[in-house]
Amino acid sequence: MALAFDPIDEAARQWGRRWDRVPAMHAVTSLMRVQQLVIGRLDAILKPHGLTFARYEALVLLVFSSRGSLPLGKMGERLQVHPTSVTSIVQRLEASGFVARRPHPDDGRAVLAEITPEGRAVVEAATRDLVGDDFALGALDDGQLRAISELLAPVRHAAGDF
Amino acid sequence: MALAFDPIDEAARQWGRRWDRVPAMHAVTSLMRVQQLVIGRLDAILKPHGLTFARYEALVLLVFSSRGSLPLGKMGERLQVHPTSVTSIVQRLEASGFVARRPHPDDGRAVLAEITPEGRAVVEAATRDLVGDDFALGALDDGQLRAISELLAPVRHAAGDF
DNA sequence: CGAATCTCAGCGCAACTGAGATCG
DNA sequence: CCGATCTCAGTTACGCTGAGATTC
Repeated sequence: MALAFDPIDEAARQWGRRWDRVPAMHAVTSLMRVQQLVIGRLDAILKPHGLTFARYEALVLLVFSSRGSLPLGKMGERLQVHPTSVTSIVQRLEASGFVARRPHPDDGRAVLAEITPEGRAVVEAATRDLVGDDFALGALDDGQLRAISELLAPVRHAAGDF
Repeated sequence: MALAFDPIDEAARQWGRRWDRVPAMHAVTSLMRVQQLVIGRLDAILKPHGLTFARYEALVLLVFSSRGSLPLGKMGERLQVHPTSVTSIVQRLEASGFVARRPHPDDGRAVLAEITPEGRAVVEAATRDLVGDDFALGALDDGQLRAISELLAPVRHAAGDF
């Protein structure tokens, strides 16, 4: 439901009468709200394909790998998710027939997730839909999108992301 | 764990060899990752106070209300969360002694959540810690923080947020 | 032996659906 | 009677901890 005013501007106004760091408070609230809106839209687009955004990201990672397969640990490192979450994501992708679990040829401890032809097909179809909706960021032009990426990079860097 | 390269730049590079809309893909991935980092840091700061960020936001809303109380429905509207989630959040805040549930004086259907003195105290203490850490956005100066807020506003507006 | 890799059980949190009670 | 407000039960999902099996 649409409000007559910007609820974040209103919260920031009240915040400023009592506390400090209004710009940070406004930015962090905007970030949370936009992420919520975007993830909701992306998951709605992906739902008909039987995917969530997290599982879609995992499949894309496998598509980009040279052999179409990666050890689960590598996937967690790249996707920045907890090891047990990788197990869960791969398990659900396997249940959908989008990946297969294979033993690592050189390391008996490791397990490879290998994308199937069905997995490659669903990535192509889902990507068409996501690109068609501009990843739910159609309100911004390319310059603004690049500006967001550049503004957020220092936050990731400061957190030790790369 | 730190990688030797920016994983999002690397993913965008590979993306561009196959698909379109690299700026949107890079921005949406950055947005997801930064939100994950920030919410993790905020929840870590709030955990010693017995709060999550969602519960902290609810308490701040009550602090800013003129009577220190609001109907649950109004809270859900402002916080943009599902009605049953409001029930859950208020229930946990009540268990911690930070709010009290009271019948609405004029509307027998509605329930008021009223902040307690303990609730006001924990908001003051938690806010000191959050402000002290600059809401996990200390890597950015005020101009950059305002730029992020302004860049994200059109996305919220396009989604019908206000 | 220690370290790495993965799985499993369990907990906490949050979103949602569907149903129902109460009241305007 | 209809609609609004809230609660409850149950489902799903995800992230994390802790423990254990297996292998390097």
